[in-house]
Amino acid sequence: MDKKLIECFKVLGDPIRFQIFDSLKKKSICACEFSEVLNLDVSQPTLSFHLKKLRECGLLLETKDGTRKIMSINPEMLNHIQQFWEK
Amino acid sequence: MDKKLIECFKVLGDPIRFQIFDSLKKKSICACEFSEVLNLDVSQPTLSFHLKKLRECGLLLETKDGTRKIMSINPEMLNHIQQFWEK
DNA sequence: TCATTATATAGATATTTGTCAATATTTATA
DNA sequence: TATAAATATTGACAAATATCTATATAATGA
Repeated sequence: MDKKLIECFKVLGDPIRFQIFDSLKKKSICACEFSEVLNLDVSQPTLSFHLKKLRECGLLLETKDGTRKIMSINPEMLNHIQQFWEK
Repeated sequence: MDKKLIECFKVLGDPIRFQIFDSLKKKSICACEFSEVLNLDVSQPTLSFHLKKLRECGLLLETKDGTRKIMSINPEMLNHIQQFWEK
């Protein structure tokens, strides 16, 4: 029973987190941009909460750039999930 | 924003439901067998609750066989999810 | 050093979820 | 028709979750 995989699905089962993850498939962006780019109607702490979940389950990575945090998809976890769904 | 897909991930984000789904990738079985086959420590109503979730989100199909219900993976939804994860 | 910007944390709270026991429903068969 | 077997529904409840406001922390630049 793959606990990490299950946790990833749980995390992606939220509309806000799904949108964040999905948008990052195209290009990595700063945490401060999600709200505007995705038209998310949530407070800054709520967004921070969701990004934390995405990081903690291993779906996202972050790199610092001054006060900013650039979020990106973790290729290892992506690969792991892709393997699960492969035919 | 793919609501059906998000719902599927939410549903798979539970250990019991994940195990049920994962086991069905090998072979379809009757609802009454899951508890024993997967060593699930849940009551019959709880199992019924989880199977309902799996059906409602479109991940599973069911066919009747007398009083029994044979559960199987919905190939259409599987395909849809696989496309989402394809490289 | 002080103000600004980006992010995180704490505490409160309403909603959702997973679980059970009890009961109902459905289908087959003696 | 009566019983048994498989599944579903209801109602209750504890735990988890998502959200907010208020506040804190971290990093930059004037």
